[in-house]
Order: sequence, then C-alpha cells, then structure tokens
Amino acid sequence: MTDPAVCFDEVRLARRQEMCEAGIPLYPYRFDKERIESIRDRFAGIGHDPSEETVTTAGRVLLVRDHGKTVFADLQDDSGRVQLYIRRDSLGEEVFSRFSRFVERGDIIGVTGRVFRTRLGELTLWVDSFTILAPALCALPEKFHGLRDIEKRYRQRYVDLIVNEESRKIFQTRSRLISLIRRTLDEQDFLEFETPILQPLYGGANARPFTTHHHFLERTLYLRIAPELYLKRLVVGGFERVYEVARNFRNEDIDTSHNPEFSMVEIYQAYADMYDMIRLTEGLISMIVRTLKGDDLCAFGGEMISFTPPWRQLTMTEAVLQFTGIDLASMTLPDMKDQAAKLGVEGWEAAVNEREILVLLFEGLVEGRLIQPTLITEFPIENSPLAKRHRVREGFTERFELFVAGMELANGFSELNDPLDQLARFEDQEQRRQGGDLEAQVPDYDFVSALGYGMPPTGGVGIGIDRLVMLVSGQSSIKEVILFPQMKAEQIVCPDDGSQPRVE
RNA sequence: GGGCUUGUAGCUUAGUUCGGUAGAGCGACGGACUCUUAAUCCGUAGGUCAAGGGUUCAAAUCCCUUCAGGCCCGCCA
Repeated sequence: MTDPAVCFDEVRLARRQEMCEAGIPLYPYRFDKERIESIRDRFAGIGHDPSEETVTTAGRVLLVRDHGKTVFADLQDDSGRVQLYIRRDSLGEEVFSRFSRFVERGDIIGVTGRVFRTRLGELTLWVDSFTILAPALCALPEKFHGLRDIEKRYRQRYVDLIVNEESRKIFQTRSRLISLIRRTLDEQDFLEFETPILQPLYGGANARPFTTHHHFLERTLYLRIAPELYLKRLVVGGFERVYEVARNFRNEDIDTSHNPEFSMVEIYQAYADMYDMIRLTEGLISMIVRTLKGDDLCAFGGEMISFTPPWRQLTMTEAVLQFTGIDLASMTLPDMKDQAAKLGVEGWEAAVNEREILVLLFEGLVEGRLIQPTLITEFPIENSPLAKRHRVREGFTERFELFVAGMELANGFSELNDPLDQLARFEDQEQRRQGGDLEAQVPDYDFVSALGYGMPPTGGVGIGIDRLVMLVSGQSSIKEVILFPQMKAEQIVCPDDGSQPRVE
C-alpha cells in the first residue's frame, strides 16, 4: 500500500509494471539533448518538407492528441515547447504501439526526428525514435485551466511550475534580477561575502529572531535577522566595497508582504555616505526595472509606478506635513498629541518626545500612501541605533528609507562608526529591551570593539529582493515570488475516539 | 488578535439564496479516426460535498466547533 498522501495513480502504476515486464528501461542515466529554443531558432525558416538533418531533444509531454495511426504531442523543456508528430508508418508497428500504449501526458521523454512545418504552420518534430526518460506516476492537472487553487500551487510548487507559465516567468524574473544585482555590483568592484546565518547574537535590525540550540557548544544560537554587523566588520577589516545577497529570518507574522524568511541585498561602501547610497540605490533599481521591463515603468496594484531617477526625496517631517497638513516644526508636544489623537493614530499616549509622535504619524498616515518611489530621510535617533547622527539636525540620523507602493523597499545610512556613540546607542537599546520592547536591539560588544579599531566613513543600504520582484512582476503577494512560502502544516489527524482533530 | 470569505471527483467547477437520493467539462479507462493543436466522435467508471458534532422525517445546503486557504485591519518602528 502506498501512503495515501502520495499522489500515485493506480492506472499509471499498473502501466509501469507492464513496462517493466516488457523490459523497457524506465529511468536511464543520461540523455544528450538540444534545447527546444535552439531547434526553434535553427529551423525558423523550415517549410512543409522535413529537414534532412535529424535533431534530438527531451522534455515533458504536456498534451497528447491521438488520431489513431498518428499522434500529436506537445513537448516542453525549460526553453519552450515544440510539437511532436508520431506516425505509425514511419515508426513501425511495434515502436508506434509502444508509444501510444505507454507514453502519457506528464512523462519525460527524449525524441529524435526531423523538423518540418505542418499545414497549419506549426513547427513540428517528425519523430523517428523516442526514449522514455522518466514516466510520471502522478497525473497532471487539467490541461486547459491548469492548477488554479492557490494553496495547492504553493504547497506543490513543482506542479505549478510545470503547468503555469506565468509562475515560471516570475521565478525566471527573480533569478535574473538577482544575477543583475550581482553583476552590477561586481562590475563596480564590490565583493560578495558570506557571513554567519547562525549567530550567537542577533543584530542589525529590530525584529524578533528564531532561536535554536547548538548541543556541542551548549548554547543558544539565533538565525540572523540581518547580516549588517558582520558586513561592517569586513569593512573594518579593510574590504572597502562589500555586499551579501542574504536570506534573513524574522519570527513575526505572515502577510502579503512578509514571509518569515526573506531575501535582501546589503551593500556597504567605505568612504561614502548616505547620499552616495541613495544614488547607488536609484541607479541599481532603475537599471533592474529597465532591463527586465524594457522601460522604467511597473504596473502594480492598479498604479503605474515610474522608477525614473531622481526619486522624490522628503524628510520624514516634510512627508508628514505634505500628507497630513500637520506642521510639526511649529508645534509643542501636547499639541502634537492632540493632533495624533484626533487622527486616530494609536500609541500617542506613551510618546515622550516629538520624534516619537513624528514616527507614529508617519507610519500611521503616510507610509502606505507613498506609491511612487519616495526617499524618506532624517529618522529619529532612537529608531536608528546603527546610523550616524545627522550632520546638521540634532536628534536625527543620516538614514533613508525607500518606499514604493506603500512598502518599505530599501533602508540605508551613513553608518555609525564612532565606537563610543555606538556603545551609548546599544545601551539605550538595552534599556528599552529591559523595558519590554521585544524588538530593541541586543548590544554587540564585539562589534563595538571592531569599530574601536577604526571603520572608515561608510555608506550602507539594504534592498528587499522579494518586494522588488513583486513590483517588477506585478504580484501583490510575496508568496507569489517565493518558491516555497511558509505554510501551516496540512496533515490533520482525526482520531476515532471523537476528540478534536489535531495537526501532526 | 478582529472582520469578511473560500473548501464539492485527479483538475476546473454547477448546485448553497428558498433543505428533498450530487451535475458537467477536462483528465482516466474502452472504442473510431494519417496534418491535429483546449483535436473530434461514441461508450464506461470515478464523489462518506475539508473534519467532527447538532437541528430535521430528510443536510453539500441551516447552526456550532475544528482544520486549511484567501482578502482586509491590528501587530511587524
């Protein structure tokens, strides 16, 4: 008995048995093939008469149209599709019947034949011989509608990828986007490094971590929430341009723009400041959009977003003024609290200074309305423990965040490199943690020591890759751009004794 | 955590308003067919209607609980 969770089809199992008994090898070891795209290119000008040259390719059979003495089938590989034409009179009785008896929709096969164009103009491979490379024991979804059920598409992404071309396209785009990032940074003399994912302390962002335990070291370890503190150690070490395409892990809620593990590229450039990083970010993202989309535009959520630089740039205070009409610069703290309360912004009661009100107003009323690319600058010092103090404005830092379609897409600073200031900021964070703030940062004294050896002035930025892919591919859910998004367990056990079903 | 919403055959779904033995297309299986392309034509099989409980003479349909999904809000600075 097979496990009921396995999709094996009884009829297909029986046919596999039949093939075994007929001595047909079902899982050969290798196969030399030409990509379907290459065949299409080479024979683009072919007419109705079959080519003299024979070609060999392989892929998955996606459709079979059986006409009795001839069979048409569609073969798909990762470069495209081509039609197969199988005739009894050219294969011979025995080989032909082996095809029509054993080859089914979903099977992986290799074929050799001559290329021609059918009467209706379809480029087709006139098959002279075929090889079964891997029979499918599970049936594919319906040929026309494909797999639409969102939950099944995520849980069985391999089936989604087989039958839904849009889905394949999204992940091709994702792969190209990441390689564009790497190529561009590499060309500018950045080096990519791999820093620890398992960390004894978690830092570089405000977030709750995943916790694990190393039994040999007998200590708690954390999955990183950001690579920041390690990449900056590399700058201390003398690497002046570093980056990492990093998977980060945050133990927080899941929604259409948050997955517990997500991808980011973090970039650090010595002797640069926040404004250099803004230019780098504008250049990198607009180049990516132009390369992948052909122009600077992305259709997203009913809006047309233009990535042509330079992007709108506002201080957080200016943004609040522009979007709410509240001019914080001319107000006292009690007035601010009044306004916040009137506008229904939560959390204002506990605010101890005008900067906290500013953040509340910004997050509550402005963030979600920043549709076109907008750079927000001048963040309160309390919210930015790793950013340098603003060179002019007291109480604020040299930090920017990029918002697009109401989502935070990038976050960068003039990096704090004064070890004594860093120590003081960590101590402030530690106090907040003691006060119950689960997301306040944990002091990393070794990092402070690293700064003690001297870190050059440095600009840094982190760009959210998943969200960038969402924008470029027009997808409003992060699960559509993550191959295997986090899902709840689906195995439910229903006990016979009538107790509640439970998840195992 | 709150609100709304979805779950019917392998897949895509009708039926739920207003309770009366579950209907289709594709796929599968058997048959016909030598240029089709969601091939076409004839026939057959396949569903404890997400799970559990309740109301009722009778439940896919009404009620409750649970599980999983989706959307929105809160949370995530």
